[in-house]
Amino acid sequence: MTEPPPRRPRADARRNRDRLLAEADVVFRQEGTDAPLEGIARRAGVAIGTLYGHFPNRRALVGSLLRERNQALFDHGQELLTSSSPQQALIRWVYAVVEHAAAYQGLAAVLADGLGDQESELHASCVHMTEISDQLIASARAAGALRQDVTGADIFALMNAAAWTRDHMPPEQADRLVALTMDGMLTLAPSRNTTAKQDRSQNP
Amino acid sequence: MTEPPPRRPRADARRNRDRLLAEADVVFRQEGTDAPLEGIARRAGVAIGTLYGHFPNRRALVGSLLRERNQALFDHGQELLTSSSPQQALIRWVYAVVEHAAAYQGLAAVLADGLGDQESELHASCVHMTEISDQLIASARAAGALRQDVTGADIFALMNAAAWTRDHMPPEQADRLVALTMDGMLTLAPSRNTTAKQDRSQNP
DNA sequence: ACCTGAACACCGTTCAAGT
DNA sequence: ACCTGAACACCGTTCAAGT
Repeated sequence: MTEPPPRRPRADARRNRDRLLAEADVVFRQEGTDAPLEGIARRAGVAIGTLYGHFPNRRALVGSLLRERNQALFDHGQELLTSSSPQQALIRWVYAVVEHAAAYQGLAAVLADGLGDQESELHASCVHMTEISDQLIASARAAGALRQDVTGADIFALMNAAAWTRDHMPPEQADRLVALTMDGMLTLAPSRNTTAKQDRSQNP
Repeated sequence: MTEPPPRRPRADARRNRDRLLAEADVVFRQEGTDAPLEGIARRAGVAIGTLYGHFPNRRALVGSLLRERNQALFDHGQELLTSSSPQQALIRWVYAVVEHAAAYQGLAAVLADGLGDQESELHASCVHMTEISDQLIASARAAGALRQDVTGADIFALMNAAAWTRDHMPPEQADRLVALTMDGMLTLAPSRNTTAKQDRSQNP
């Protein structure tokens, strides 16, 4: 009934938690989100039980790891909303999220599953991603740059499918999929066949 | 140096192999390609060692399971090549392969990885899928129905990405992704926004 | 309050012994 | 020639004992 008194953690516990997150990022980047947790604990200099003390399961670890990064992504999305070209804004948003969702092999699946799963640590983030997509869509549609029936869920699906494609095909293939699909959705394509390259050159 | 004399297998061995394949199909449909092999062996009424005697690893089992089914799919693709509308033919091909690649959870990844991996039991099948896609593309392009820069690899990527989407999102979402992307590629869209429904109604 | 690491469960894979 | 199932390896997860 009463608020649980939020105590500040012991200094060594805080340090362990931080190192676990840092090493998890390194290992997940190399081996994907299915990498053995034992290796992460060892690299962080703690026993496996300590890892489980801080993160009850793998999803919680991945979730904590992404929470900060997600905030930066959402801020970028907000900025794009006030951008001059709603069409370019939507294109940049999609490539930014694909980049984000391809950080670790297997992450796209965690995100895609997270949208429909209330229990997922990333559920709120996935909903927010879809909402930002919806806002960018509304704005592009108002400018007459987008066909009428495209939804935020469509964009969310495309972004995750493209991130998945990165893990299983040659590097350019995912960008080609995005470019082709976006060309189908955008009614005022900036210049056919170059959607991806345009964005890339402005996003070094 | 000399040809290995191809002996016909013992009757019980043949029966065990067949039952293993049949049960693997059932289990993979329910639990995906990562389902425990022990369960498949038990259902087939044999010990786990027997399964490994017939199939050296999981990929070999999945590969054998798909070889027959793939043949039917390729035959269908050949038929479509002589079809009256190259545009409709390409659309139907894509939906047929998505259906095929979504039969088991995790199958899309096996196929996508198989295209670039010579060692994969499904490598030849993946190459063939891409080739048929290339032929259908050439034919649609000759009819002026397709933009110039679309490749068989693009179609292969789309089909697998859509199959993956089936495993991780609401059922319609994968079809919407396909429809939106195909609309971007087809220059003579039969009627915008209804690409998926059209095909579906003719493919009950 | 937090950490340790042995212990248990589960599953992939191998192989010596059987028929 | 083929089958059996115990044995080993690997990894996720828990928890009693320590500090």
